[in-house]
Amino acid sequence: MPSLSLRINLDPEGRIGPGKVELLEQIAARGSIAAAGRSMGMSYRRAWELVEELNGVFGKAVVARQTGGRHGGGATLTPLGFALVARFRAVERAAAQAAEVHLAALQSEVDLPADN
Amino acid sequence: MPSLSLRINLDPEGRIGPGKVELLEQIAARGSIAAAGRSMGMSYRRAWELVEELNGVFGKAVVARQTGGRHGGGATLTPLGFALVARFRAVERAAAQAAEVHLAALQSEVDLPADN
DNA sequence: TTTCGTTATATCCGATTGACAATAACGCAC
DNA sequence: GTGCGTTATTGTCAATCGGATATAACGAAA
Repeated sequence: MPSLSLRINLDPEGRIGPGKVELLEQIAARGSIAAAGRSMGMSYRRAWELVEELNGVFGKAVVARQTGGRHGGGATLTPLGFALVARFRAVERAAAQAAEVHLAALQSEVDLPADN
Repeated sequence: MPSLSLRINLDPEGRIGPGKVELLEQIAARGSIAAAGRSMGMSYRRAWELVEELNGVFGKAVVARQTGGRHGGGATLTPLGFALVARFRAVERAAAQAAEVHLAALQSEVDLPADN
């Protein structure tokens, strides 16, 4: 059964897709960019670049970062970050539901015996 | 105003996105892989690879190719190819409509004065 | 049988990507 | 002020991607 994969193209530049959103969710769950990256099999550098891009695309920060401290610091989502994740998942659900009938039709066309 | 970009993940393997669909439309409009690729600023190699991938993903051909002939040959869409394009565009329209309200909400959250 | 523009295919090479590694800065707990 | 684990940042390198190029095969029309 086919599934949808969806990205949002923002205002002038910047794309938000499943990867960045999952990274944000992992940051929220684990409290650091490093831990979030590890959980996704991603290098710290890569995870840091994605966060940098996210914070740059919006005027406001999506991820708040703290350096230093007893445990070295960490990162958390700002209210905007939480809102972004929630909205993206909502768009995903709405799109998937709306596309369901079309995807089923597409699948049946693939499964049909050759008529071409 | 943000917009959606959408891909369909097929049964076991294979992804269909805006690029392959536009290529199919150009093949239908121009009658050859080479001309379709040129119209999209794409090398023939790239266009040929995408067609190869498309034909491989489905059991049946999406693009029918003819070599030789007075004008060298050409390529056309099979009924499955036309159906694929139509279905993909239908999914796009349905998803965009369903996501519209969420995208507007997301945009307004970005535009709001900082409350974080 | 020659011509023609396409499909088909391989080779080369520069650009891009992303991992790996190293290093500095940071600031709270101890 | 020392230790710790994170964030921050840079450099190197292998792998991958895709463009450019070259060449063969093809077959209908002239």
